[in-house]
Amino acid sequence: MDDRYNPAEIEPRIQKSWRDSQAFAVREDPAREKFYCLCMFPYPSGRLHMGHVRNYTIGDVIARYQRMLGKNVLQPMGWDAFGLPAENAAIENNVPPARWTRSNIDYMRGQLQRLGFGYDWSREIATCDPSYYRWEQWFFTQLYARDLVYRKTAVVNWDPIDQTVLANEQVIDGRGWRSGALVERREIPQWFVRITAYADELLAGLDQLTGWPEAVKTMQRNWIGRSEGLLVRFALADGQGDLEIYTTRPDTLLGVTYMAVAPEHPVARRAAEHNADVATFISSCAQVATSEAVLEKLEKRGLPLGVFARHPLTGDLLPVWVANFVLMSYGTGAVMSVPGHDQRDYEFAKVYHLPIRQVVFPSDGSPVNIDQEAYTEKGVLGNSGQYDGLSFAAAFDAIATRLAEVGRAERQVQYRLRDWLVSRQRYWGCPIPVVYGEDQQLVAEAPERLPVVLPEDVAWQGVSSPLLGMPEFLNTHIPGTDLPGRRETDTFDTFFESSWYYARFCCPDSNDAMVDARARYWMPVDIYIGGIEHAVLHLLYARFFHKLMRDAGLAVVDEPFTRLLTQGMVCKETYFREGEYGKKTYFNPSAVEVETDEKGRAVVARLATDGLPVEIGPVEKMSKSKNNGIDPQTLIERYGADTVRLYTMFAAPPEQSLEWSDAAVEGASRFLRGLWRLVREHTGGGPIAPRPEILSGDLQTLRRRVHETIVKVTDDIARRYKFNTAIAAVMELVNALQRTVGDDEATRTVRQEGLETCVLLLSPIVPHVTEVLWEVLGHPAGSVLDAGWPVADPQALIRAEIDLVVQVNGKKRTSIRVAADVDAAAIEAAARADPDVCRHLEGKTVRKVVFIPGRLVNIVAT
RNA sequence: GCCGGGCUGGCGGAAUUGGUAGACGCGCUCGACUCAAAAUCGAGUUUCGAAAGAAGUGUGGGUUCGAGUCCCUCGCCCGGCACCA
Repeated sequence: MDDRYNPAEIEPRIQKSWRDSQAFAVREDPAREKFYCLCMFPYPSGRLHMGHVRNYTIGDVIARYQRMLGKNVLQPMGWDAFGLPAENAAIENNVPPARWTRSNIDYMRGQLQRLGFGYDWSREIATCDPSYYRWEQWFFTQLYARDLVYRKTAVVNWDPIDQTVLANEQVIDGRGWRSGALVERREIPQWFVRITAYADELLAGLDQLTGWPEAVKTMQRNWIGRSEGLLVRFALADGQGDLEIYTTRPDTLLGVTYMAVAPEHPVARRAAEHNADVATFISSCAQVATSEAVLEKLEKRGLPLGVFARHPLTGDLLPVWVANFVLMSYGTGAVMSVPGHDQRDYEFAKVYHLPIRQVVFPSDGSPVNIDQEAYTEKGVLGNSGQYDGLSFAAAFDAIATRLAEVGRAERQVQYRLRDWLVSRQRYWGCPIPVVYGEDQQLVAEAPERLPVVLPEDVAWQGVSSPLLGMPEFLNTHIPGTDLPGRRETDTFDTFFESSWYYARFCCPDSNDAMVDARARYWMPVDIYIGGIEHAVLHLLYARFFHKLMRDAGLAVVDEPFTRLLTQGMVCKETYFREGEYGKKTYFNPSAVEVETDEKGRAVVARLATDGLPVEIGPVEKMSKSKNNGIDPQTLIERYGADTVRLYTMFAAPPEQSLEWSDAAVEGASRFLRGLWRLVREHTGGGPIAPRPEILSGDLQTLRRRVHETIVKVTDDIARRYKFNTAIAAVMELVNALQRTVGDDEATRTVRQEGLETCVLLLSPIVPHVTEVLWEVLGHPAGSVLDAGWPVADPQALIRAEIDLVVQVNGKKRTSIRVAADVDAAAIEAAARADPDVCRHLEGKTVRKVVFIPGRLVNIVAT
């Protein structure tokens, strides 16, 4: 054994031994319990970032722990390889997206191996490989046959200069990021998958997901947004049919004072034909990006259309307005406005001096003032004629019944969830397997003609998809005929690939089926680990896709992910200088030196190159724009993978954000060096005898701590997923072992037991150094992986005495040591006899004594 | 704007079921070893106070013998909002 801990020598050697023995390759074995541990696969952006390191370390710790429990553990890795950054690289550096992506994959695979993650690399998947995406093309044709996909127009962000569709992130302050042109909203035909057909099941399924965080389930429930309401038709006074709206508050119907429609609504368009002001207003609304966050923050504006709708109960004429805050993509694209009881309608009515009518009053009769804001609570009706005095539920029923009688409304369950728009006007994605005939007739590809292979050897001209200029791709014939056809050039949303990769990992080499029988053994995923930012979109699409596969006979369980662990972001402080016009230039933390005062407070930060001060900014998520990323590669080279893994797990619990500190990494390294030294000094003393029967009090206490640590760490890893406190507990045990001096047989034997325990408990977290230390402690090389998780000895956990806190009036005054089995009366007597307690009770009368077994005694006195 | 989450020493965090606030680590201060430095080891480190003690978990209030934890109020920060992945 080397005198000094040398990760640069140990880690490559251990990693090679894992590769040579294929230590992490797994096969189905019905005789053994399986465990499928999955981390969200990365987009191959070029290099791993700290978020990846954190995500994959969490997964690896869980996988290795489960393996030590004796389970057959599947932990695969792959690449979410299609996406926008590859196209940007192609445009900027003139390198084909396929080549850029594959070289990134090669580099990042090497980084993952250098971190020692126990993946079954024989199952590696890249979603840009035709052997992968052919199956989602096949599945799409199945969905098409089952009428679960359809084509319909939808609004996109359009860059009028680059003549291309922009992603929301490519729209900055309403302008295209490359061209700087004001973006326009434009409607084009798109492909949709009917996720709304599964809305109820997706909602109900959340109740079964007991292993998911409540926050994620709540977000998905709200996203699906099931509501029960009325679909009401207001007759248009110009005889041009009905204006249809949806409301969940029919009780407020008598408070409607106007109607509002989206700028894209047919009623608004019709009005624009003979009203230039309306036409101008509508086109000004179209010069705004499509994202909901942008639309909702707009100043609320509108214009009367000169059209009137008839109130279905009173017959009153209500003015119809066009308003920029009504979304065409939500509901019917029109709303009934009740300014008395809806805050948005209220604000709009105030601006345009529209009447405000109160028709709901607090049910307890308390007064309410709608001079300042709308009253949005449910209550009892007033100013509503025959409906006065009815509660919300009664009014809902009465009004719904009445409107149904006159043919003006039906009850309807509605969802906020919209169908999934899966087509993208981009090159670097999976081609949608559809052919258009000369008359625009539409035919799905035949299975025997799949995959439709995306040409990879492409040249970029401008910014639009190179497929548009490739006749060899475009020109084909209609499946099963000799008729000429033209291929669809849209590709799938990359969420399409990431919605089923977990199933493909079970059988990545299957040539005959999308998913084969092996998936029955491995699915569902036992724990899925990834960023909280995927709480809704990816995780909802994946649940949906899994149900589609189930209904196609490709899965037997209802939900793909039994447990979900959502990790927080990795953050770092920012440093910048402000230039002219407040423009900030950010400096990487590695280029900045921070001076502190005598208490360690940061006083000033200076740029290393010029020695001049820089501003210290807030702690934010590591990002390119803030230039506050720390490259994991540098740290791995300097400290080794085990130190980086240990620090990452120690700095914060997985679900919280983690603030990166290079100095604290040094501390993690110090701990491993100390452990190494302790084992070396211990094993230098010769062989160990079997455990002696009689131990001194101190050694008994030490041994109890060893076994208490097993209990604590097991609970932290298995139940709580709190690796930081698990590590802290092992650190405390190591400190205790370090303080235990002596070379007698009893001491050495307990210390051996303690060190073996530390090595086993740490081995999922720092697998390289523990493998070496396990061998040094007298075990066969390479055996720590399957050494078995330690089990606490119940005998060793028994305590003869316990410490109790004594409080007077809720404040701690002292603590007393008592026998573990002593009764409450004796404890109270002991507490009241304590001089510190007596002093605080002087001149007071004891009113009550609260006794919490095993914890404390609180004497209440006045 | 809507939905979800967070806020505890100089810093990261701990306190698991309403029961000792600050475990563990970083940083810092002092000391040992050294010609010196690194490494290592020892002591200390929430604030105020000589001490006794008092105050203290973003703000203000409430419930309780007892609140970081439960309830209400306000503030700030972060994630998502359907074409970033």
